[in-house]
Amino acid sequence: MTAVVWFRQDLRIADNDALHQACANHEQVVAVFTITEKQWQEHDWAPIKRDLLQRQLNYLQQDLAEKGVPLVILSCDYFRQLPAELLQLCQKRGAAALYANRDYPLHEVRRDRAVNAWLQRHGMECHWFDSNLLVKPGQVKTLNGTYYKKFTPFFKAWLKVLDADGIDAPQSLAGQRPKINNVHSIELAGEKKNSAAWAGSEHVVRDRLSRFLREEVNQYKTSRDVPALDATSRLSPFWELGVIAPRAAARLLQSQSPDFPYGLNEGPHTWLSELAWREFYQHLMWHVPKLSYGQAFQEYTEAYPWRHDQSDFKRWTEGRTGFPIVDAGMRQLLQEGWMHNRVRMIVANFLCKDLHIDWRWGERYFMQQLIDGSFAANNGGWQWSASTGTDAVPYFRVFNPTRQSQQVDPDGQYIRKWVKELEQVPVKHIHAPSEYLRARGETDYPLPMVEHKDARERFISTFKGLKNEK
DNA sequence: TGCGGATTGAT
DNA sequence: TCAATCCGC
Repeated sequence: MTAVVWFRQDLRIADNDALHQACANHEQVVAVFTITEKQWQEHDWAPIKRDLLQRQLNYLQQDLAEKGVPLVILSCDYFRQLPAELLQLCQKRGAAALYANRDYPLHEVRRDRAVNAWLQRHGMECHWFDSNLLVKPGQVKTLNGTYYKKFTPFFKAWLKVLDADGIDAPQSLAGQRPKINNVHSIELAGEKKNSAAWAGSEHVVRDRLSRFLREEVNQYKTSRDVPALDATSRLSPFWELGVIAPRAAARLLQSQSPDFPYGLNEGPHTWLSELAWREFYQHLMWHVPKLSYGQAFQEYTEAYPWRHDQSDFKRWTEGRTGFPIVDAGMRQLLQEGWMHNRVRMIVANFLCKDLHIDWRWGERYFMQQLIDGSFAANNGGWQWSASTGTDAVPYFRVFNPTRQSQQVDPDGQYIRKWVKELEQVPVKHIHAPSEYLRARGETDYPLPMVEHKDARERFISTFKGLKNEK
């Protein structure tokens, strides 16, 4: 009998439980990817993320063809049409079973539940796997039996699971299927933005990961905070599309400590904690449905009078705030569809705590621009910055953009790369150039759009009021 | 994964 | 005068 493997955010051959199980249990295997254009629009999928998805789908199709598995593309508008579409495909192909790896945001969970119910009703089996996370939502609980609301205890429990369960050995695809020779290129409709600088087949991405974990991860703890060095792994878009899986990463790290997941050097340990953050926010979103409806985790913060000023917001998006480090980050985002993570924190903090603009505006804009936009991580990050989240930064912790700039970009290299008007400004003035520029009569670069000191004080006093009323 | 003002103590 | 430290926000 034939099985259908439904690919979603798991565009990989290796470490793919759904694919491996389908191939182990069935002679014939057909892969399917479903395009749901309107649903993606509602989810604010960025044009550059779409473009990368298209490229990665073509790589996936090639890799699957090598293994003798054809990839079918189904296209419709919304998730709600998928039960009927997938049933029709299964029937047409004479398939009796569907295999897929779970996704955890609310719409995706509902989508899968509906598909499961509809297919079962028509006599098909559905097999679901948790291949995109090391620890699945609900698997770790506090002593009270609830989900973790703080990262640190979550991380400890998460490490304990890795320690106890170990990391599964790599699998190879079972069965011999004749190679498929004729593949046609896959094209997605809709607006796209060039992602060529990022794309790479699964094995290229895997090589990048393995080189990073061999050669660069030891410097990660300190160099990741220097945007000019760009010493992060730059793999985030591939995590989001599932081109790499956490098991692959964990297995590569395993060789670095006999006591894995303990006993790692601080670089790899810090990097592993970032994997845990990724899972923490996915678990959180699965446990707390209101996060998917644009609501704050801390309910009392909903009373904060966030501003909804279009023109100030636009200045932020365009990188014309007059704060060089903020503008550099926002311009990198516009041009590259990506921003260094340290700078993401600075620009998010600035939008919320200096401009007092609704964090949801920032969250949405990031999704619309980022090549690595992940609903859970992005929401978690914004609520962390805005102090509305669980285990968020305390409301009174307000970054001083000028001081942050001096700390993370001491010689102004990152600023000069992205803010061309400031290319010639000496280091002494690069972080707060308005006086220097005024003295020289240069007006290309905007004046600071807020007085940081006042904005900070107003944010803290208003937020403090809410907290006291709680 | 602060900041900024106040205090302290060495010079 | 200034760096180190403390503490409330």
